[in-house]
Amino acid sequence: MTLLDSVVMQGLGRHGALTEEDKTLLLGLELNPRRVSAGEVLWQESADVDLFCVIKEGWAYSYRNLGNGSMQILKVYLPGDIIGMRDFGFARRLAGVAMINEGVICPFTHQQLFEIFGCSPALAVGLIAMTVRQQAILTERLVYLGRYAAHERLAHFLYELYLRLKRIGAVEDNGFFMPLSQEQVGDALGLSAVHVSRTFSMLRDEGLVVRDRQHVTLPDPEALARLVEFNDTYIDEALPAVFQSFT
Amino acid sequence: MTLLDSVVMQGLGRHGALTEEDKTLLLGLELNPRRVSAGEVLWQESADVDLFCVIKEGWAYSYRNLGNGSMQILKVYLPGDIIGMRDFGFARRLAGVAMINEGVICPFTHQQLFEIFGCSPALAVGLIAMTVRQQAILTERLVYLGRYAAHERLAHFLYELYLRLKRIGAVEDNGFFMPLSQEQVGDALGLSAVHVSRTFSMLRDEGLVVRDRQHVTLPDPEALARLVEFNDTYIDEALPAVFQSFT
DNA sequence: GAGCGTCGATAACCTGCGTTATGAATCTCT
DNA sequence: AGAGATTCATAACGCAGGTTATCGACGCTC
Repeated sequence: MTLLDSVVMQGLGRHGALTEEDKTLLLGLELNPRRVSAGEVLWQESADVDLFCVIKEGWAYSYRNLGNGSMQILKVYLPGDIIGMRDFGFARRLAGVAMINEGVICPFTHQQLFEIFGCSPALAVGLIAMTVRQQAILTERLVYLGRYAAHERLAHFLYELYLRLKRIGAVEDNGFFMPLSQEQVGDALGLSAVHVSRTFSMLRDEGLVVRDRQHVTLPDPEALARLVEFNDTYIDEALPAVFQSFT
Repeated sequence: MTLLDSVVMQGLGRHGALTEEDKTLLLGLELNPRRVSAGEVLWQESADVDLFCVIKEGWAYSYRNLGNGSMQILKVYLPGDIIGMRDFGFARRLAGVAMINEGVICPFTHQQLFEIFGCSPALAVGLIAMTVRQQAILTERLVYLGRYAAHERLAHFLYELYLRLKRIGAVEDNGFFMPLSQEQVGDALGLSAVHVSRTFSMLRDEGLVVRDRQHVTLPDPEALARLVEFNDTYIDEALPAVFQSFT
């Protein structure tokens, strides 16, 4: 899973917007792969912002540790995602990032990012669009935290993962690998681990979600989508036409 | 309140990063002021993304109307803020925007934005930083929705407004004008209007917040900040050093 | 394969917040 | 200035979800 395979860049590629030079620049972000272990912290909250990363393998999450002892997971990152763009424009990290399972990441610097911005308007637009898209996912989570009940939050969370994993070819027979513990799911959804367990049981009893250890299957994804009224424009939609004249 | 007075741009100006041409470009975003009335919807969810806006006067909010009949307010915009950047990179609006009270807005187009990106790296960085900053505010709200109780959410919300208003000179004697109804505050914080009322009473009884109709006073802002462990780096922090060599 | 730590299921209990309702105060329109 | 519409405060009641606790099932390591 390289950045070139990622969704936004594929979109740009389809429109013929990417030159060979663009592709070279993009691959330049992935020259320094590093193997990381499960649970490894890539950076802490408030650390200096020096690097960004492409995830090649494994899952990660960004998080905030709170004064009251709890943790809020902000976002789960999958292979092909860029980590750290949230902090672009800040001197210090607004959130920590840790690996969920083991994987491979490719760090790159501010300088590389600036170089891309300077050399390739098409890539600049692509990177910005990618960042905005990640924010859209965050916004969707905010809506769910604010206004939906536990079973809707969990259903939405699983369905979102399902869609994102499907795009990168990580779904088989409506099932996928899901390395998060229920405690971590709770930290992402603003629920206690106990209630996540209860809610999983509920969804199982309704035939919407089957879970076996770290493997989740959605027997009827469409039924789940209906339950959460999933709005998938923010995940799948192409760049608007106006960008094509620009790039 | 013009964009030039806004915080990020002031930051850039202080570093001497803005040329006269930059300033002209920036003022070009504010050539078409339009008076808007209280409650006026600037655009609906799913509408085509054609315009962005600078708010010159008045408050606005972005929101999502949900299937279950409730509404989630995503963000409150104050004078000097840019509205709509959230949708940059999408063909359709991810959220509606409406005015809270009457005011003046200055719409501008994609084309103007592209022109700025093309002509002035300094402004491009400033705009991106501004967008990222708005997203940081959203993230902070997400954390509070997920992991804090009603009184903490409200205290945080008020203190954030206090800081943002102070920066634009709209705070006097620790008090400020706050045109949101309790129902709207509830929609922002994921609470019912009734509970917002209860919580206001609670904060009043503790001497932390005085409210008289649309006027809010924080007798002891520092005490409030301590209550919410307010992390203000995301509001006030300057651009990191690496940007200064770039711009 | 014994021992230990993590993870998840389920139960019992409690509370913060939603819901509904009522009345008072304030705003708006004519 | 009167009528209707908003907005807000407060109370009564119920429930979703937090908390604590217990137990079984899997993973580790030696």
